[in-house]
Amino acid sequence: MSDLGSDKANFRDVKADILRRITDGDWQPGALVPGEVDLAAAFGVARATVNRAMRELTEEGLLERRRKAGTRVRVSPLRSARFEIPLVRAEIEATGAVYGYRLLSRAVVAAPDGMAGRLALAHGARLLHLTCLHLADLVPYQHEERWINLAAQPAAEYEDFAASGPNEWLIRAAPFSEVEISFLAMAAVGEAAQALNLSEGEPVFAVERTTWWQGQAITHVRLGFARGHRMTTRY
Amino acid sequence: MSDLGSDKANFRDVKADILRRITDGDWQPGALVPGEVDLAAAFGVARATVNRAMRELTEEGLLERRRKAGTRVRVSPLRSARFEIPLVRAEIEATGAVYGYRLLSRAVVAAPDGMAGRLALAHGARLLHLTCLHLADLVPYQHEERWINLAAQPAAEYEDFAASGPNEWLIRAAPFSEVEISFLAMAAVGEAAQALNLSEGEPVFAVERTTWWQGQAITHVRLGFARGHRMTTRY
DNA sequence: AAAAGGGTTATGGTCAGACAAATAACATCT
DNA sequence: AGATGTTATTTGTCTGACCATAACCCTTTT
Repeated sequence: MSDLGSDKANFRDVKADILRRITDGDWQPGALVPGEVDLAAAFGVARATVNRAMRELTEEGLLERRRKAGTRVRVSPLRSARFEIPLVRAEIEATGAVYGYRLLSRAVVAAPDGMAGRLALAHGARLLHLTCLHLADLVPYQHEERWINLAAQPAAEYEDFAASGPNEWLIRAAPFSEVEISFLAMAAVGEAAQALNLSEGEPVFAVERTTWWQGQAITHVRLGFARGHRMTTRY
Repeated sequence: MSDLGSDKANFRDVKADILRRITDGDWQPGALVPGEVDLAAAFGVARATVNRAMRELTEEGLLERRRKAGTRVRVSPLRSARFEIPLVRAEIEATGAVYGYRLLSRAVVAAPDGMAGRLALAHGARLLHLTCLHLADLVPYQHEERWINLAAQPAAEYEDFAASGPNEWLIRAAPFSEVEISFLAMAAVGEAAQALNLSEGEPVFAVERTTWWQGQAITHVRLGFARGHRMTTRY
């Protein structure tokens, strides 16, 4: 109905056309859009094709669908942002810089209260505590403070992590089934501030990540970035 | 081959089973996984079903697929985190708190240099500059500093934004085709610091969002959150 | 008037078959 | 050896038919 000029519409064409009608305002927010069968007929494609187009648009937050009730344009397009979280090494090398790594500290400790709670561990469980620094062309890029649950990853105790970071080791050694990621702002303090050449109290953009495997906490990490770092996505 | 006990495998079962084999280490990172036809036969489903399962796992960053080369487990599982970015009002009301809104300032200004560059506007273009505050149960929750391109949204000049925020107005008035979202940490300064009850220089977690419609910048906003705010996702 | 029940209908999902597109692997030619 | 062409294999996508499931809505019952 809209692009008869071309050969044959595929699900991408259908998707683009529906999207256009929404952004153009043909289909107002909250409005009911035609059913799959009607659209399939209009575009000259199978219903499954329209279904895929609409399903993806729903995942992207533009449509709302309910059986029998039909499909409507979301009143306030649910904006969801997707951020890729690469390995630091890959992130740095992607910019053309040379990746550098330094281990700052390494110790086996009893879980401090806060950490025991966060990881749902018994009070005083043994953790491997590491801090290290990732550099881009010799400039500090990211400070990493990591806690590894030795009950879950006993082999970590015999790794020295002198040459490469615990993240790279864990990726090979530890599968995980559940992840929690947080973005936050914090004040630079102590070793982390010093490592990143920041003054005490200066704002730091940080990412925290905790991973579990089948209910058991594996590791918790806090990554503090250098001054001015942003996490950006565009679509 | 794995769950003959149940009735019939659907794409969710297939997906879960493949995921299990990856997290269990049956299929190591980098390993080639069986082709769609084999898996379809093994699970007793159609190839389209296996295809959907594997396609979704690929989107989620766990698999890598190439025609003729086959499907393999990603070497470093590309971790992508998805964050929902709701309307402040919805976010606050979802917690059971009462939403409050206060307009702090409103002025039509010539675009300052930084903003003109960021929005790709002519030097000195007219912008509507607003600052406002969103409260949860009368407690400051989020400070908003917004710039609206009056060339793109002339009607904004005649809105007073005294009773409700510009975000809610823009959602109704302005469609957009492109968005850029950044997360960052910044130091609290001036009005924003005061509004959020923060001392000067204290770290603030902030989100910046710029939206365009067909290449023309519509609006840019910086949202600064109250102390300790985190953006969290889990999966 | 409220509650219970059933028909209708839109989306959710599966299936088998078909063809298209990409490309790794092999064969051939210079 | 190196460039070029061919083939086979794997994923990508579409089709049309079918059943499943949720839920709106109207009818019947209490």
